[in-house]
Parts: sequence; C-alpha cells; structure tokens
Amino acid sequence: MTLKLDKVNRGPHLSTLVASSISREIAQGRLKPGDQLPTEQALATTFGVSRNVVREAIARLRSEGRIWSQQGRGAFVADATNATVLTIDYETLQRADSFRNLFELRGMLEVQIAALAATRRSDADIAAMEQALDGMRTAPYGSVAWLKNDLGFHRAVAEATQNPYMGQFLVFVSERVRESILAAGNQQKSDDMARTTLGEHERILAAIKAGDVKGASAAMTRHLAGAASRVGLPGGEASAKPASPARHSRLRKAMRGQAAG
Amino acid sequence: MTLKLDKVNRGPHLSTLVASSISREIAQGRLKPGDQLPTEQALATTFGVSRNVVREAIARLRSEGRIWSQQGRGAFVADATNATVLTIDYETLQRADSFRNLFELRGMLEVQIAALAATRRSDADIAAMEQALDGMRTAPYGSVAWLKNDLGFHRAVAEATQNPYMGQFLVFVSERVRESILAAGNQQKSDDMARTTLGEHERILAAIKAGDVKGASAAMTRHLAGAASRVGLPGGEASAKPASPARHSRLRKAMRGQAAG
DNA sequence: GCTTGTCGTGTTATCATACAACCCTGATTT
DNA sequence: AAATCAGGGTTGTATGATAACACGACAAGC
Repeated sequence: MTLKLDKVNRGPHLSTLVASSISREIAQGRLKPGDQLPTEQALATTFGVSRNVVREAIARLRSEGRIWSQQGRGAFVADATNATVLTIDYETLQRADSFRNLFELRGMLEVQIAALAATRRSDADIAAMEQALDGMRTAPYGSVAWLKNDLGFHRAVAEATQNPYMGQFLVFVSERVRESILAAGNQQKSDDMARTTLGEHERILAAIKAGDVKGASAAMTRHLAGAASRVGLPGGEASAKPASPARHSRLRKAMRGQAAG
Repeated sequence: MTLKLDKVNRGPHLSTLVASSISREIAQGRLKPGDQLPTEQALATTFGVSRNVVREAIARLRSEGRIWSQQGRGAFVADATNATVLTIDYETLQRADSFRNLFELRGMLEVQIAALAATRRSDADIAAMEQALDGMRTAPYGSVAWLKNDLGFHRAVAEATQNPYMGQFLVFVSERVRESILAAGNQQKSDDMARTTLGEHERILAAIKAGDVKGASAAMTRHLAGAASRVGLPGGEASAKPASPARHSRLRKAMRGQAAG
C-alpha cells in the first residue's frame, strides 16, 4: 500500500496511469505553468507505452484544462485557473478533514438553496419534492432506493430555485459527500433515524411550500445538523453560522498540513 | 492598440468534436444510462474519422465519468450521478440566462464565504488580501493584472475559511463568470469604476479583519450588487451574441450526418 | 542594415493496420 | 446435463506512415 503507482496499480487503462502521472508532476510543482512537456514520442518511450496511449492521456488532460497543446509546437502546462472542469480525486476524498470540509460546503449551499427555493418554487417543484418524500417513506432506511429519493428531494429543492447550476453543483457536492461516507464506512441504521430524517424533510417541504424563507433555511440547517450527527460528525457546525471562535488556530494548523498533500 | 486574443480557438481537435457530439446525445436523452454505445469502429465510420480519434474522445468521456467501458464488451452510458467532474461547456456559457444564473450562484457562495472568513481568518489570510488589494491599486482598471489581483482577493477570502473546497469552487465559478462576461464582450471601463470597486473591496477586508460576520456578508453583498450593475446585469442583460461563423475546414465535414445541434 | 522568401527539421494531428486481451455465445465433448 | 472449447465481436495496445503546422536557419533582394 505504500507503493504509489509505477506500473499496474489503479486504472485498468494505461492512458489513465500516464495521465495521473503527468497530473501529479503538475500538482507537485515539478511541471510549472508554461513549461513544455516532453514530446509524445519521448513520453511514450519513457513510460514504455505506445504513442497512442500517450495521446489519450494528453487528450484527457487537455479536456480538463490542465495542459494545452498546439500542432507543430508541443504541449504546455496551463495556468491553474484555466481548469475547465472541477474535479475531486478519489484519494483526497478518503481523508477525514475532506469529509468535514465537503459537508460544510454542502451545508452552505443547501441552506441558501432552501431559502431561495422558498421564494421561487412552482407547483411542479412542490410535486417533485412530495414524490421524493413518498419514495423515502416506502423504502427502508439507508437502502439504495432511499438514498436515491433522498438525493431526489434535495435536487428538487435545488431545481425549485429555477437556477440549473444550483442543482448541478449541489448534486456534485452531495455525491462526493456520499462517496466520502462510503469510504469511511461508519453508518449505522435504525428506524428511529428514518423517522427523524423524514420529519426533517417534511419540515423543509412545509416551509418551502409556505414560502417561508427563514423557516426553510432554518429547517434545512436543522436537517443538516441532524445528518451530520448521524454520520458521526460533531453536530450543528454544518451551517455557515460561526461556531466556536476559540478553535480556529488549532483548525488552521490542521489545514496547513493538508494543503501539502 | 491593445490586442485582445482571449478568445481561444476552442478545440480544433476532431476528438473534441466527437466527444461533445456524444456528450450531447447523452445530455439530450437520446442515449440513456445503461445504453451501449456503438462500437468504436462504427463511430469512426459514422463520424468519418479514424478509430484513434474516437478512442481519444471515449477516453475523455470516460475520465469525466460519463461513460464506462470494458474490454471485449463495449462502452456504456454511466449514471448521471457518477460524473466525477463538474463541467460547464462553453456553448451554454454564452447564453444570457447562464450568465445571470452563474452570477447568482457565485454571489451565494461569496456572501457565505465572506461571513465564514470573518470568523476564521488568520493573519496570513489578511496579508494575502491586502497584497491583492495593493495589486489592484497599481494596475489599470480592467487590465489583466487588475483582474488577476481581483480574483486573488476573492480567493484569499475563500482560503480564509480554512476550507480548501471553498476556494476551489469559488474560483471555478468565478472563472466561468469571467468567461461569460468576455463572451458577451460588453464592458466599459472608467476611473470611477476603479475607485468604487476598490472601495467595496476595502470595506470587505475591513469587516473580515474586524471579525464582523454580518458586516462582511453585507459588504460582500454590496460589492456583488455593484459588480452586477457594472457588467450590465440587473435591468439590461448581457447580450446573447450569435455564434461566430465557423471557419470552414475539413474538420467540420466529419460532423455531417450528425444530429442537428 | 533590414526585410522577405524559402527550406529543413521537429512536433502534433490524423490515418491505417495489425495484434493481444477479453467477453459472449453456441457447438462440442465428457 | 455440465463442462469445455472454438469462433466471432469488441476494446486495448502497438506500430508505422502521412499531413498540418511552427520555428529557426539561411539566402536573396531592397
């Protein structure tokens, strides 16, 4: 497990290995923005693969905005801000602080989205939320169907903002959070949890239905606090509300260590 | 005259065209999750390109989590939630409502981030913000250096939350907003704007420095409202520019026979 | 001196072909 | 009937070749 990757470890495709190898060179600063990559032929020989595989890796990195290439000149490392895609790789997801940070981001989005949804929801949006809630009622807690409807509810809330990017971002973050939970693997189920969770959702729906902005965000905040405790996070800090101000120095130190990874 | 070359020629690669074509088929529902894609050979002949090009496109879509493939079987459309990357394609960016929606999302993030930053900022974070502000003071309004420091300020605020994902998401959204502004192409500069914008930033910094949560979010809200009016958002909207006439090259011929886009 | 045109070299973009690894199906064998 | 094996189809990889393009060197012309 200490071995990072040299030959056959992760991706079943050689192009994946080549791509992550180059990607790591960039992330760790051995290839700086503006630097020219070795030629495809050179990369092919150094990696011991065909030029075709190298090209697939390059195509992938180019689509991610990490590099750009021009015919006749070569391939160059792009500026970090030019990344056209937002991606969170699987490895960092498995870290405990990543989980907490992602959850915090999700909470920030959810609370604001709930407030916005309360002002813009349509009848169709309400119907979608109710349908998702029904799906949760009939499915066992924690089952695939339950999770699907849970996500569906939150997506319906996001779509009630009439802003498609809200749902897009929220689903993306939520899926990362879910993967992170699965990676941690510490979830215990009980009928009690099912009832509590359902009740939280119902309160959110009621507030949105009533057009109660403050009530919607408050209900969502409570739901997130409950969800946090259910997955073993220290509670109510999920919202954007300030928590204990005394702890930020210790927290900062922890974050500095992470930034190096 | 200052020559602007920001408009990069988006993907003159055949693999890019093939990838977005397949991607569109998925997005518009003609290819549903679980469906099997045509074979690489079939795609190559229908697109009129070599199988190599198709493979680069497939590699790209696979890295985005849109499809998955298995040797000996074929390639299949993945579930939408399995997407490992969040991407906003260039075409939708040019629509006026996309701009407005993105701006709204950015504002939601910024305001919450500012509030959180006011509770968690460190001395180093403050220093980074001040440095960015200095950079804005010495650069002409709207110049590359000015924009760089503007983004740097907001990134510094995001990093003051001690949550790396905040900066990651905010920068991503902000860059899309900026591209969207460039696509619209209607920005007028004045020294007045420079002073106003700087003042708004200074108030944000002061509130964060003082640990004033409500003040920080209020100052950020004001800044965003000002920025919105400066890019002509509230009453008038960013004009939707018609697509520039595509240069006629051999490449486009490969796209014929493809569903109308 | 300076510009302009041409050419050669190196690199990427694309094409074409071949083989290996693998999956699936169905006939053959046990 | 069950296990085995052969065959075709598909993706994964390798290899070689050609076209398009960039860039510097060099010579020709002013």
